[in-house]
Amino acid sequence: MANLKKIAQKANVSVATVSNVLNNRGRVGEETKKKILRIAEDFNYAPNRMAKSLKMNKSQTIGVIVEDLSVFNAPEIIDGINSFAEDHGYSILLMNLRMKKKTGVQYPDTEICKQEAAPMFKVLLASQVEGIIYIGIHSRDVKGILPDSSIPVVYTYCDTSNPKDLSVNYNDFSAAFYATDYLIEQGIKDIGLITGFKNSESTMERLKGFKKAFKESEIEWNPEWITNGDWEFNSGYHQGLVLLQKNNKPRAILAMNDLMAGGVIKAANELGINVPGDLSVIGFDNREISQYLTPKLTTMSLPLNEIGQQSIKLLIKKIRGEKILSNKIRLNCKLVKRESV
Amino acid sequence: MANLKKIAQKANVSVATVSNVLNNRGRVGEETKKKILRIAEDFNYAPNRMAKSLKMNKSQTIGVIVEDLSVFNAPEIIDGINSFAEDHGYSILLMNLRMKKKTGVQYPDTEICKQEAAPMFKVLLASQVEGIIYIGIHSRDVKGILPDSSIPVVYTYCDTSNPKDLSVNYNDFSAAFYATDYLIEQGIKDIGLITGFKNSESTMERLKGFKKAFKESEIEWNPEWITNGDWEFNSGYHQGLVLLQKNNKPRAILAMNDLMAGGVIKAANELGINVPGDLSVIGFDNREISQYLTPKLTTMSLPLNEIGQQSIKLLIKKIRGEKILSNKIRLNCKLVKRESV
DNA sequence: TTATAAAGGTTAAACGTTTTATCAAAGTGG
DNA sequence: CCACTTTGATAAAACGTTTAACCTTTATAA
Repeated sequence: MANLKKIAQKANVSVATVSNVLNNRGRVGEETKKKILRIAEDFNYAPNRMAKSLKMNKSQTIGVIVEDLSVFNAPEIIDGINSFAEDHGYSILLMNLRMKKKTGVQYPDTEICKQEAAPMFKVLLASQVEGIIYIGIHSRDVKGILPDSSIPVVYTYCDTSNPKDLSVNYNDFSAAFYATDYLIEQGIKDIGLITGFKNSESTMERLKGFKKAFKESEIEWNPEWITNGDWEFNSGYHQGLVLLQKNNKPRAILAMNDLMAGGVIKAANELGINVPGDLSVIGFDNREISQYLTPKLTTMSLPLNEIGQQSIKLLIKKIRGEKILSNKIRLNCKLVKRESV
Repeated sequence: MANLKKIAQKANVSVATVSNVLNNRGRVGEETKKKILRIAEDFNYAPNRMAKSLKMNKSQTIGVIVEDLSVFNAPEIIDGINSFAEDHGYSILLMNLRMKKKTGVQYPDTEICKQEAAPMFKVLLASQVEGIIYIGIHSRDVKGILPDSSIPVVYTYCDTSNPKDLSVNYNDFSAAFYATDYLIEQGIKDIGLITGFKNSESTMERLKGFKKAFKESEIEWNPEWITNGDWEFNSGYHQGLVLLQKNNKPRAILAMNDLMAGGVIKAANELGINVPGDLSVIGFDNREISQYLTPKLTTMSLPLNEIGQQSIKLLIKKIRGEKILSNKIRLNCKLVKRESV
C-alpha cells in the first residue's frame, strides 16, 4: 500500500507537503500540487485511517450495538443510521448481541443484555469509536445498560427512565391514539383491542392512546373488548375468536401488531365474518406480512429509517458538543391505509 | 482514556514492560505483573486499536459490503458473519449500498453496483480491513465487481463466473431438485412450476433441478405447467389462477419463492380449491410470511446463517494464507415441511 | 574465583499520519 | 538599499503501540 512517504519520495518533496496537498491546507505551489495529486492517483493512494485516527484522536467511526440483528425492524433502523453516517463521513462498526439465539429468550431483561453488552462495549472503546448507538429491539427501559463513560451513547428503539440518557424512538401513545381515532372517524365506535405483553412499555403507552381517543370523542370504550395477546400470530387468532364469538361483538379490532392482526383476520375468515365489510382490522408495525394478507392490512407504520437517522444525527450533535434541545426524541408513526378498514 | 504510558508511570515501570504484561510475553516478575494488571484494571484500560493496528499492520477488522441491508435475507447472513467474526476476534465494518433506494431499481445490474461499490471499497481500504465480504442480495454474476487488489474478497449470496473469485452461496439446483423430488415421492406427478425472472441465474438453475427430478423418476414434465413469474406475490396469484383454471390442472405447484407461493394459495382459495387436499404448494426461501399463510407453507429454507459463517471462515482462511480446497462453496437448502403438501 | 546464563527489566525505533515551528528565497515599499 | 512580507517548502515531534536490542543483577557451573 502506498503511503505519504512513497509519494513524497517519488515527487522529490517532503512528507509534510504531500499531506498538505492531499488535505488542501498550507501553502503549496500549483506545480507541486498537480504533481503530487497525479502521483497519489497513480499509486491509488488511500490514507491510512489508523494512523490518521491515532494522530487526530478521532476515529470517524461510530459503534452500533444491536440486540438482535435479524429481527424485522433492526435492519431498517441500521439502514437509516448508515445512510446518514455515510453522508457525514462516519463508518459503522457493527456489534450484534444475538440475544434470542444466545439466551433462547425472546424478550431478555435488561440485566442480561447488560452482561452481554459489556464486552462489546469494551471492543468499541478500544476501537476508539466516537459514539455508540444501542438498538434495543424490544422497547423497554434500558437505563444504564452501557457503563458510564465519557463516550456519548444514544439509546434507540427503546426507553430509558434516566433523563440524562439520549434516546430516540417512535411515539406509542400518539400512534395508538391516531389509529383508534381513525376508526372512530369512520363512524365505528365498537372497537376491540388486542394488546401485547401486559408489562411492556409499548403496550401500556398504546393502551393510554387508545383510551385517550375515546375520551376525546366522548364515547365509552368497552372493557370486555380489551384482551391480552403476546405479540404472536396465534394469540391474535385466539383472542380474535373470543372477541368475535361474543353476543355483542366489536365492529373493529385494533391489534397491537401485524402478526396478531393477521390472526384476527384468520379468525374472521373462519367465522365467515367479512373484512372489512363486517369487521375492520388495524395492525401495527407495517411489517412485510401486512401487505400479503387478504384483505391487505391497514396498519401503523413505524418510522424505522427515520429513527435510525435521528439517532445518529443526535449522536453526532452530542459528539460535536452542539446544543441538544431534547434528550428524548419521539417520532410519529404513520397510518398506511389499505383494505382492512 | 488510559494508555500504556499512564499505567507505566503509576507502576514505576517502563512502557515496554506494561505492554509485555498485558500481552503476556517477555520475562516479567510475578510481583510487577500483579501490580500492572491491577492498575490496568483500575484504569479500565482498553488498548488503543488504532495504535496497535498501525504498528502490527493488522486491523482485525473485515469489511462487509451489502447491496441492500433491509432485504429479508441480508440480516441473517450478516448475523452469521458476525457470530463467527466475534468468536475469532474480528470486527465488522458495515457498508450498505442501498441499491434499491438509491437507484429505484429492484434488481440493479452489475455495472451499477460496481460504480456504487467503488467508493466504499476505498473507505474499506483506508480502514485497513484485512478482507472484504460482498453480499449481493440478488444472485447473479458479480465477476470483478470490486477492483483487483491484494486484499482478499469473498462474494456471498451471488455468483461469479471468474473461477479465481471466492464465493459462497446456496445450491439452487439441488434445492429445486429435492423440492420436486419430495413432491414426486408423495405420489404427485402433475406438478406445475412458477419461476422467477427468466434471465436470473437462480431461475435457470432451479429449472434444471426441477427437470432433473423428473428425469430421475423417469416421468414426464408438462411444459404447459411451467410459467413465468417475477418473484412478486401478484405474479404468483395470477399465474396460479391461470394454472388452476386449465382443464387439466396440476396437483401441485412449486413456486420459486414464498411470495409467489402465497399468491398461489390465494388463487386456490378463491377458486375453492383445497390446499393441501386438492393442491400441494411448495415455496422457496422460508421467509417470515410462509409460517403465517393458511395453510402454513412447506418451503425450502436457505441456509442464510451458515452462508454467512462459511463466508467469513473462507475469508479468514484466505487472509491467513491457508490452503483453500474450493473457491466456490455451495451449501444445501433444507425442506421445512409444514401444512401445504 | 571467574565465566556464563538466567531473570527482570529498559531504551529506542518504528508504524503513517498531522501540525507547529522554522527557514530560504523572492517580492515589495519606502 | 534595507526592512519587511509573502510564498513555498521542510524538519521534527507527537499520537499509542510493539519489539528487537541492550543492560543490570543475581544465580549457577566449572
